[in-house]
Amino acid sequence: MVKELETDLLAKGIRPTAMRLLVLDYLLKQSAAVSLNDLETYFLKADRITLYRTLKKFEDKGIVHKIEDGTSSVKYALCPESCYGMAYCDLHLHFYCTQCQNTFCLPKTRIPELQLPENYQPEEISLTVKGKCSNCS
Amino acid sequence: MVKELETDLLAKGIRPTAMRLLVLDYLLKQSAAVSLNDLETYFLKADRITLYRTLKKFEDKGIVHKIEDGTSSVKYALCPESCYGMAYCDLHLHFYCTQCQNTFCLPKTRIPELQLPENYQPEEISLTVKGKCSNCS
DNA sequence: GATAAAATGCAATGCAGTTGCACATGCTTA
DNA sequence: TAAGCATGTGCAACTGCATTGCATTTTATC
Ligand SMILES: [Mn+2]
Ligand SMILES: [Mn+2]
Ligand SMILES: [Zn+2]
Ligand SMILES: [Zn+2]
Repeated sequence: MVKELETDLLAKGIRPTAMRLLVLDYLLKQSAAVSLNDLETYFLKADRITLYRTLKKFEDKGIVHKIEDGTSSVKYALCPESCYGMAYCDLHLHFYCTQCQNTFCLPKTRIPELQLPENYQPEEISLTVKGKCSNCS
Repeated sequence: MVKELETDLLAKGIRPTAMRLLVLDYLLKQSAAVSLNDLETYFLKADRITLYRTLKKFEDKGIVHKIEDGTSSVKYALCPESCYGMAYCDLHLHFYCTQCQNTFCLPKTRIPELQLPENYQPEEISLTVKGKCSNCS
């Protein structure tokens, strides 16, 4: 329902333009994280920069989080519902499959407590595993 | 002692050219990981590409490991002695300090066992923490 | 509908990484 | 030692991805 997507965006302070609704709809349907290139490939008629800025806006407003999976391109995935303050949104593991080259959020695998050396003050944690995903193993 | 550095390189199957010895010496003196740009800045007269290929060769031969710390540029740091098979060389935490912008290997903080969902087969793990290092906190 | 704010499209730029190729240097071995 | 081959180096050019400027269009508000 487009109405729902509209209110989703409005609730986060994002003007629900046509392009943004399409991108949000697309994101909702993905099981893997999405790169700008993925969007370009899917929305052939759309302008690359608009897609870029759409992702950026979504990230700023906390509806997606950025994933650096060690490949050359940044990925994005929708934040889980629980992610309000958006400070610890991506405090979960990301898995990059070397076979199908998809990147997955694995929110069920929480990042364990870390014992840092004295005086190191953590602010952000990123845990990325490469390997074979459940489809490819 | 240059002789020592030479044998170090030879032992890993790397021809000890002048540039390589200088780079190795430089790496040995660093406490933080090093980017290509760092090398360029330090070795003003050296050719960028030669430095690039030096790092690449060092990585291939297992004397440095690559660190993707979430910044725009890849860093390199010497592998610990223990790193023979070089498969699990960088199985330790990397810390990027948002203040001094240095990246540190924290080999004492081992990466904990992870409970991945069924059928996910890990091959490589990268754990990066951003925050304030011991000098800056 | 007039107005201001925000989004879009196109072009251009920046930057890190990478490659090709000609030349230089070092190693091998006859 | 000299020739011949393998490897390293320097310069130029190119790639991919991210990012910005600016004129135009669309949207929200009055
Ligand atoms: Mn995620
Ligand atoms: Mn390290
Ligand atoms: Zn896969
Ligand atoms: Zn610091």
